[in-house]
Amino acid sequence: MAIKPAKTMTLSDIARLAGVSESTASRALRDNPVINAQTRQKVQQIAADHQFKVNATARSLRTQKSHTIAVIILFDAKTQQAITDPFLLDILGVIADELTRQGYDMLLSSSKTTDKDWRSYYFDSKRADGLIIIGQGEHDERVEQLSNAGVPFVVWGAASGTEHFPVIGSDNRQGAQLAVAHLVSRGCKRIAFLGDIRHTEIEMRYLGYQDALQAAGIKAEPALQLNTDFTAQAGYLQTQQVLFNQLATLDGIFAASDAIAMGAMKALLEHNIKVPQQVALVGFDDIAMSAYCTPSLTTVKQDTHAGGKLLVAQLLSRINGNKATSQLLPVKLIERQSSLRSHTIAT
Amino acid sequence: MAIKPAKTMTLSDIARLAGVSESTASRALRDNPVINAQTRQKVQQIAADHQFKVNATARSLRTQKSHTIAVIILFDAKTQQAITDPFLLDILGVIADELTRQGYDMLLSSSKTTDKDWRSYYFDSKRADGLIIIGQGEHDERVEQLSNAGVPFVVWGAASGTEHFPVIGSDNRQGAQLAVAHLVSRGCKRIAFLGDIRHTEIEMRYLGYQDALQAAGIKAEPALQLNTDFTAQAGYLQTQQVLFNQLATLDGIFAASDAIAMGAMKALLEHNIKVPQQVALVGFDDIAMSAYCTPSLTTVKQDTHAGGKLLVAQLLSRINGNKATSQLLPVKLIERQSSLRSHTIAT
DNA sequence: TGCACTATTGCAATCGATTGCAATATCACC
DNA sequence: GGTGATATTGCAATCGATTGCAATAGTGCA
Repeated sequence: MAIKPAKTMTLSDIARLAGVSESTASRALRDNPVINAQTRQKVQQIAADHQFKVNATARSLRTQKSHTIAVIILFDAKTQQAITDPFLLDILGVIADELTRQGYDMLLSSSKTTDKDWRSYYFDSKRADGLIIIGQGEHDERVEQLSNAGVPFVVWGAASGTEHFPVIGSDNRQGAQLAVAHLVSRGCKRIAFLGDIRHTEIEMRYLGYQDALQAAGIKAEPALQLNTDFTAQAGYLQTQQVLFNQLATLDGIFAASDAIAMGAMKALLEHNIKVPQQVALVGFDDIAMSAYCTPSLTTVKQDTHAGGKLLVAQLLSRINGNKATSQLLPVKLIERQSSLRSHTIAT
Repeated sequence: MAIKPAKTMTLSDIARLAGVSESTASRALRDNPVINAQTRQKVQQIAADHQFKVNATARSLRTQKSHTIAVIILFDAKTQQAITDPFLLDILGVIADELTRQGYDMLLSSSKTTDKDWRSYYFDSKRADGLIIIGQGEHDERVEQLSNAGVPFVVWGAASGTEHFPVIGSDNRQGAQLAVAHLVSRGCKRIAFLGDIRHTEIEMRYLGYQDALQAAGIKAEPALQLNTDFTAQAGYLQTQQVLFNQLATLDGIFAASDAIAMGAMKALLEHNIKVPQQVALVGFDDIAMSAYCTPSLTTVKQDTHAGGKLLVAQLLSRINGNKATSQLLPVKLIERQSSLRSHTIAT
């Protein structure tokens, strides 16, 4: 029953078959009400019969709109690793769905591409109508430049307050504060922080960590604040390190991501340190695996669904000439086993 | 020092500024050797000064090539979940990098989009020059149809042998065989299989599982073969199930993915079953987290790097008029703690 | 019957770059 | 000086769809 793999049809073919002009055919296909209902139906029928699809390229050229959004994933300049954190995948999926729902295509740019000048490559060349920039990027001057160039874009991350572009992101500071306050409430007094504060988001989590300590009257110890990359491996190695130095008294760890937390947990367990009895552990992100490691990981859940939708909504609003505004999304502490202990227990 | 956000320049602007015709300008920018070296340099200089970027849309229209590849991620029709398996992200990253390297853009399609007719949407409309289809898809008649429609595309998955399109994928059968033979060599006799064999790839792993059992003279027990979705949760629930029924004697589990394996591990540990002493466990994929769970997970590593490169290479070859051929990639068993026991130990 | 007005449809320009072919300039060599 | 070959450059068509404006047909009303 399959219709022949029809040689590519153009609008002019359809017009000819329908016995109308190209303009009428074009209008009919776009449901322009000025076209007579019968004519419209006839044209649409013929187009459907021949599996005609508007040539997106020609349309884009004429309308000056690509109906495509470029999603750019920033990488750690140092590790240069490819998309790897499960959290990214999460939000990427939401964005993809939402863009599709809005009739936009999604151009995805990965590590190497970001060497290019995004503005030139995606925007000036008309490949995309706007940009969504994601990732635990460090301060990147390229982003600031974009905002001076009239390119519609939004960023997933943490607002520093000084930037001139819309940033959507979780309330990292509050999330961290919740997490660390939770550890404190479980009796932790010497709590390590694992994360790379050169990333704005992590910097915010670090501030939240300090907020909570201060609120509890605990003095922050620099030796417990470890610069840690975004990988389980980094979490593992840094935890070994801190254990080596602080073994006797460390009783809590706040990791800036679940991946880091899992690495940390591995190191703890290898040293026969009981989690959470001796050291309680909290992560950040609530990736799928967090519920299934042992002990399961207490963590801060980001609302990726709302985040993705908001990113898209704000960007499209910006593209349509309105303003896009920064927004902070609430987060939620998910308590699991890695911090499940009475606060009266001590080592 | 920033150059003004220059109003979009067109080729004709550049030509005028350089005092040459559009055709000369175009040729100069494309390094056409027929153009005088001085002219060429002058044009290129002017273009660079004004941050001129060729309008990709216009070029595509004229050349009839989009230089874009659509990557489509198939979903489980039942669970309808978004991209979630870390493994997908892995191979997606490789493909993205490789496409970029080859000068192609990547259009990513997620769940909802796949409701559409890919051929029409991506190919007929000239949005993409070719398709890469990824994911643990079940048999999907849409894919077969594509091959009759003259659309260049390649599939990541498992070749059934009867399909008429190029399939790149791991040697799932051998991988599973290695994994299960490994369990057998560790003394396992009653080995469960967790996976959804309606997915061709998983079906292959199931066959490998049977191969290994047969080679070891072990009779396969239907009660130990559990249909399991691609999630840690499914692995967890199914394992609870099998434990409930088979507690006394189950001594090994082969999970069709690492996510499933982690769910299984959780269930085992919750029942105070020692891994690997009482039940040894092997997964598939070698996702990043596998090395960092406790006990770390023995698994079968797929060569995503080679796979991604091959997918791209074969597709581009096909686009350039050559044939694309199916290929099976070798896999490797990664031994970690979840199966680390002497084969003489028994419960 | 005549005129204004509305409903439809078509003409032709346009989006921006690429390219086959023709045109011109330059040069070597007899 | 003449002739053919070679190096450069430009003209104009083309890719396929969209859209402002003009043209035509049809309708209602005086």
